[in-house]
Amino acid sequence: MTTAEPAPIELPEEPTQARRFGKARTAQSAALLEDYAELIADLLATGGEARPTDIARRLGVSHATAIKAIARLKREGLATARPYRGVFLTEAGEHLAGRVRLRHRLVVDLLLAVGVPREAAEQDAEGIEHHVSDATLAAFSRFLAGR
Amino acid sequence: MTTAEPAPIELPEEPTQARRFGKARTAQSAALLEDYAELIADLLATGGEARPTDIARRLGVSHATAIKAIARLKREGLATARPYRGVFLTEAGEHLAGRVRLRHRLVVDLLLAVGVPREAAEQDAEGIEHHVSDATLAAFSRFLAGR
DNA sequence: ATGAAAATGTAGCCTTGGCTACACTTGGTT
DNA sequence: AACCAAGTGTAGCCAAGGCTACATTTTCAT
Repeated sequence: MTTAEPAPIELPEEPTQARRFGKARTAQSAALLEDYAELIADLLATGGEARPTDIARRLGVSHATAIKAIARLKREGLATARPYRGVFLTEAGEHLAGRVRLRHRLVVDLLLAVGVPREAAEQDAEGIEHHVSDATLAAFSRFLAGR
Repeated sequence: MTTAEPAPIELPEEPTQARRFGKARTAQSAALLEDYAELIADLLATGGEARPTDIARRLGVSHATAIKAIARLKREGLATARPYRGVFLTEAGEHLAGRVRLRHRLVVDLLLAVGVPREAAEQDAEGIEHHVSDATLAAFSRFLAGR
């Protein structure tokens, strides 16, 4: 048994399907941060300030939950906040929010374009957008442009 | 202050946006069960049996995680399983799997139809499908039929 | 200026969905 | 028949994202 090993190496072979599911799971983890970033940007742009309570109300969660999420945003370098002083986005946070907003618009527009009623489009986009890859987004954009 | 109350009742007014986010969050909880049900149906149909290890491998999680999820499926009345004996779907489970499979196909087809490359379509559909409402699904179906 | 209401923050608990480590069946070879 | 590998199951841990309850700080009207 020196050289004649049948080499049962069975290379890693992460099944494609497993990779897909794994990615979908990961995407879901980023989703929350994206929602918060987008909302904060929106509040900052329109109302001038983003307070935990407003964020919580808009998202339909308790203020405690919102504060925890904000802490996570800070940990990830997406936002800054001083006690009792409102939340702000860092450069990175702004960037993220911008991309998210664009993506959201594109998803809604595509849904509308294929005939989804407005209400459903707005509703479903909220969940769908977090799973749309760049390639898909590009395709959406192309489709909307050329018709 | 008997009749002249200015009625500051401020009816619940759950903000639309909050409702949307809430729904997206809830959908996510059902997603896992859907994936498992679909996969189990697939394994049962093709291989003849659905073992926890196979399920785990296909989903890219540890077998322990799969077993926990199977326990949840049982709790929800979607599957049955006796120790060391493989997993089976109940009537309800079959039903769910069927709907999920149909929806999955429809989502992939729509993505392809608007020009998303196959690989991205398969990938993104895995995440998107769980957030597609019936209304949207119907629209997809209509769109695919009439073109 | 002060006192109450609103906003904020903290603590502790729950469930989900992951994981690793360890124990126990099963079943196929030898 | 007995052994061992593969498959199963159990226990215990972790982080995320919810919640409620309680404490603290701001703010704003009087």
